[in-house]
Amino acid sequence: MIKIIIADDHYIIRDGLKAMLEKNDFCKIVGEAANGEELLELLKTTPCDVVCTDISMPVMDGVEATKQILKHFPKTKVMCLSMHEEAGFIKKMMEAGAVGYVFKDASKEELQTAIKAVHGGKKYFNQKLFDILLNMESGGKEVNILSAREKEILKLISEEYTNPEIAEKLFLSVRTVDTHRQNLIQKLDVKNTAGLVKYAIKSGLI
Amino acid sequence: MIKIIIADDHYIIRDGLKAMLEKNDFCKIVGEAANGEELLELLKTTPCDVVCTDISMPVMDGVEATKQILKHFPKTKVMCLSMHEEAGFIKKMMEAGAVGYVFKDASKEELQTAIKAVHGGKKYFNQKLFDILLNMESGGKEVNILSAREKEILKLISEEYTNPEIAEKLFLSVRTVDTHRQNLIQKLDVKNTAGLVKYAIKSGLI
DNA sequence: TCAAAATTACGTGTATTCACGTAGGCTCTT
DNA sequence: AAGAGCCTACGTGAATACACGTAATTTTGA
Repeated sequence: MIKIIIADDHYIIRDGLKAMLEKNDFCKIVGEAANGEELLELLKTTPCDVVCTDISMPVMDGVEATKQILKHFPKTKVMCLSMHEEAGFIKKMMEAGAVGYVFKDASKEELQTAIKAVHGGKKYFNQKLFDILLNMESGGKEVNILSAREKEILKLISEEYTNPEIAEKLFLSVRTVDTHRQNLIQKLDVKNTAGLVKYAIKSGLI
Repeated sequence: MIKIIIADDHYIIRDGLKAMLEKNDFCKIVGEAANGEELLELLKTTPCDVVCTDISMPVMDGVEATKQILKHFPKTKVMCLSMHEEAGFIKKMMEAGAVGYVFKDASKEELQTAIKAVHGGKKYFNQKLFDILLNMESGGKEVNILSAREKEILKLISEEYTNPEIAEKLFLSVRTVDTHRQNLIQKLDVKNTAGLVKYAIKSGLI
């Protein structure tokens, strides 16, 4: 029996995965968490073989959680069950030490295959992943994870605040907020506010 | 046995719900669809008691699907399992004839209660719904469904095109695109591009 | 401890968005 | 036939966003 913990901020997804996986007898869900912090807390009391986590979660995202898990519980295998296909996140998750990656539109068979593979010490990556990584290579664009301040400002932009409003809220110069905004546009390789907001939503920031 | 069809554009949510609900013996999933069109096609060959649908789906959204279903299969009960809490959509779904409304963060117990209720001819609405509807009443804002042209332009805005670019694409004057943009901002009661993009994503337009 | 990154901020200029108004031609429904 | 809603378009002006640069201070991590 492979002991599994699921981390995702959507209750119904957790519950659905649980029901789906427990129809099999090769694994057992021993716990679930709604964010990275809960996940780490849970692991202290509940050892498990495989953690199946989303990337975008409030409080602590999957990347940071993965790093922490492998630091404190190195025998645990972390795999990613992601809702999006952002090349930067995939890379960050792999760098953090995730050994599996499955997309939301995968079949349950694929998910089960992936779980068995990572538990057996192998790596499992969705076929689509290779295409994305290939494109990333050719495109050559490095994706930087945003800093705390940048996230904060991106969040406010997505909440429909203007630069002057954000500046007032954070006790900053409008110029500073503008600089952050422009850095965000460059880092995320988008064209304007619309692109920023889409990224914020995709990445679970709002 | 209550015969259920699930409609949602996310495979893993469908599969999860299926596994979750089939642990009970009071209902059976007889089919699933990824959008409104698939749902209607499915109903032609597969009669069911309760349709459990998301609102935001590509091709045909939940509101239109609900109308069509109740037109062609009036005995079918339609309930909404929604990912968002947009007051306008809730109202539209109710006007379209949905008799149940459950949020994504509901428990499986609540979902089961809701299914039984609507099958028994009752209505079931999440408690949180009342709060939202109350606020809607006091706010008094009517939500207008967007016209085809407005949707088209909103889509392009969300794809990071500027007004001049959109004007060129659609062979329109920049002023016209600007007018549409402003009408969108007013209709959707948002402040700027960020709000428009959020709406576009929430409503499944992109 | 030294380099890299983050945070702060400014200068200058252009492009775009946003706000508020008006208005003709169009289709659809009553 | 008349009203409603949609699509089109313009005028004007202020506010905001976007582009490209520089740069000092602080924080962080190897």
